[in-house]
Amino acid sequence: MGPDFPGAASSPHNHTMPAGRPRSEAARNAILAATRDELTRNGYSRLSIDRIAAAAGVGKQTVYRWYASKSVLVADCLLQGYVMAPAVALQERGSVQDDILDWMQGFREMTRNPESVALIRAASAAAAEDPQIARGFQEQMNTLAREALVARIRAAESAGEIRANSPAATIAEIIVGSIIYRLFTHEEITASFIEELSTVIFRGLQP
Amino acid sequence: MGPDFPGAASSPHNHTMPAGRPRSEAARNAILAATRDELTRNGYSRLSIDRIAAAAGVGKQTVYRWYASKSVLVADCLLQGYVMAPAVALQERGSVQDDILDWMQGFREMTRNPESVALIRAASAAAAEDPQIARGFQEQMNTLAREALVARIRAAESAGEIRANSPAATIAEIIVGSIIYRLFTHEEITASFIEELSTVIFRGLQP
Amino acid sequence: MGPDFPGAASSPHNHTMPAGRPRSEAARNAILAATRDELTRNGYSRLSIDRIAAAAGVGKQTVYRWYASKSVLVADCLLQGYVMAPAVALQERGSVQDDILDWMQGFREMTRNPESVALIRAASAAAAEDPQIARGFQEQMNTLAREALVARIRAAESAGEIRANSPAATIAEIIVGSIIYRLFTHEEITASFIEELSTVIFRGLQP
Amino acid sequence: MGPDFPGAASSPHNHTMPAGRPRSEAARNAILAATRDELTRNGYSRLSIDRIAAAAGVGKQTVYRWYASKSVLVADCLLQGYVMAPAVALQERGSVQDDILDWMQGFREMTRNPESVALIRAASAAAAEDPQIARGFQEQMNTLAREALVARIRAAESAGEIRANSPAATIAEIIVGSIIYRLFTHEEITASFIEELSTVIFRGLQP
DNA sequence: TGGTAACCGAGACGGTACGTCCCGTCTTTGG
DNA sequence: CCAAAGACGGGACGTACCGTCTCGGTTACCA
Repeated sequence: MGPDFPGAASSPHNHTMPAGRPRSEAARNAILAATRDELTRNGYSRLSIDRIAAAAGVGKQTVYRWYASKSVLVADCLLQGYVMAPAVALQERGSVQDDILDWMQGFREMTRNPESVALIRAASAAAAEDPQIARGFQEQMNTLAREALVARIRAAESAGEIRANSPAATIAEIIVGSIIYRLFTHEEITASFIEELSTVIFRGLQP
Repeated sequence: MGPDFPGAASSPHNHTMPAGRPRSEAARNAILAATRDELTRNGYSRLSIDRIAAAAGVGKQTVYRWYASKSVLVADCLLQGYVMAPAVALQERGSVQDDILDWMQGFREMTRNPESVALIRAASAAAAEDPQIARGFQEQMNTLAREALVARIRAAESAGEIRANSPAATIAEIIVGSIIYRLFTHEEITASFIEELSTVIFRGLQP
Repeated sequence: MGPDFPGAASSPHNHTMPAGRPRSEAARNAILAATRDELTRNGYSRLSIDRIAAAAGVGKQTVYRWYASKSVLVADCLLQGYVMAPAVALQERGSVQDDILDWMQGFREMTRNPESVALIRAASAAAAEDPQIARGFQEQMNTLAREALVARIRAAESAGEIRANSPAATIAEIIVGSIIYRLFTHEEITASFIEELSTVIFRGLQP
Repeated sequence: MGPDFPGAASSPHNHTMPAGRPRSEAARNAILAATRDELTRNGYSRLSIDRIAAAAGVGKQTVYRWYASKSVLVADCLLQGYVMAPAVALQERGSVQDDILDWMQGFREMTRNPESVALIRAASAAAAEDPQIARGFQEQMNTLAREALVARIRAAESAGEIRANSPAATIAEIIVGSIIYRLFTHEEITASFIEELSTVIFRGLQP
């Protein structure tokens, strides 16, 4: 998932540094940033390693040294938070429903920025085409949204706000999935949509 | 969305036929079938017009005569039902919840076939990358699933099975979106997932 | 030695033209001219197909369509006379020795042009490295010089100017070889050198 | 022509040795040997410093410390006798013509070994492409052959065996040049060729 | 019935991008 | 301070496709 040689990055106390010039973390960051820009501009299917390397001011071989393929590059781009990073925080201010509606509205605000939308769509397309990227996508989604949603639902459960034994994880996935589905089908996330989504989830359909 | 010159195809009694040899409908069908096979095998980002033409036994120019770009080719492939065609019918046999759960289980059965899954994932990726394809994807989804789901929900409403003024279209989208999201994140559609999805939608979270 | 598909070029009465767009003879000529220029400027070892294609205003694939490798490209460049073309004619004006000395002096004049020298040196280096190129080099040398030298020697033989049963072919090779050797060892072809060469060949060393 | 810092190599009693670890003469020798092997295997145009360094068990920087460029490396390789070393000695046993014919036959024997031929061809190509290498090539040729040939011719002159005031240097060059030309045009050095060469030089063409 | 017009397959065209190899330089650890 | 190791920015390799074009040949219509 990560780069080919994550040792230097992930092992903070590595005392047996390998011989030779160490990998340039700066180059890697430039690559990731350039990849994000390329994804924003051209989407996953038109991603060009040549352009990424040029934009990053880096030799092509350096890209391939870090990342064996387009997939792991995009996946690491997701994991490092270069994509979908500035997601919305879930605040505890009122009822569960209000808090989650707030969060959705925050997400909706974010989609006013066309670049963010393009980036999420590109990441979605990449995830659909490659399991490795999909894992990175999921991990990022968990970090940014699902964990918070699950925690809030569990808290509401404890507070007796909602039914006990609610399938919190599934509910979080339904919320995230429905919204992402809207994005990648190029439909706007309307205010009424998120209200109805919230209503359905909290009241259900029973009479 | 459709081919560049759909006249011959859609108007069987067109009396103002243009001069010259008419386009070969057989060539078009071969192109669409080859496109489906390519999507299944390689996904959207590795789709090759050269390979499609070769597999269809057709000159490359013939592909471009019908379809100005990869996008409209894939979009027409969706619209003509070459992708996601053998979807499940929604039967009215019991309660709304049972019927919809049945439909979901039917969809789940379909995902046992890896080729179908690959095809839906490729179509998802294509839709995420291109608005035109997204429209074709949506149209196909409406035809195959959402219209039936909406109709069933409305019927249940009339029968008093469920609450009046239910947002049927949004509910249908939540169902379809949640399931497609599972597919393109490369997660299995488990039995428990569809049960919980069904439960949430029909009972909601309220205590 | 020649291009990969010389059929169209060499068969003047070919009535069974292959399907598809015919090869562009103009492209081939542009490639050969660009190759000559590259050889002049950079020599054989720094020959770049990228640069040749760019200079010829041609896609790289077109170069490879005509020529499977650098070797056959350079060999064809030699055979088509793009290299070493404007060599000197051997005139019959006086004695054999005078005529051949005249020819050598003409060759020497040609080597006043640094581009011609660079080109011959590049062709020599290429021939030394590749048997296929060597054959083209030899063929060109035969056409441009050795045949004429051999003919002049044979004529002198008939005229009783020189000894009968002289090894004309070997003598021609000694003349050409000694001069080319001077070129590729980056030594100037001096007037005294060609005079001495001529003297040795015609008078020998015997007292 | 030689290495960048020949002091350590050529001055065994260098009293102003620079500070720090002295350069490894063993490394230099390994580099030269590896260069010879590379030249034999791949020729001049496919010479790779990376491969040379790896084969010599030496860092790339060490190669560049000794040799600023491919040219001076190959030139030093020639000067140190790593290329064309096992050339034939010229023995004084009979007449000049017999001795020189013997020498030629010895050279011809050497060309039965394909590796020797490949090496000479590679050195020729290198010389043709680079004046610095050409100088090394000439120097080596002088050492190995031309000086001996010139000396033998001068001796014959003194002995009245051949005409006085013969251009010994030019004759030596004709002999060496004609033979090397045969090599780099990938033609075999036949017995009849060297006999005819010898005959022409000693008897000339006059009737 | 013989043009004429648009199609057909085939495949070459000028290009862009691929992933690899090598260049000559730089930057580490370690002798 | 040298040596090995090996990453660096850069350039070229030979291949795969792109979308366009140009062939010979086919199949309709319309005059």
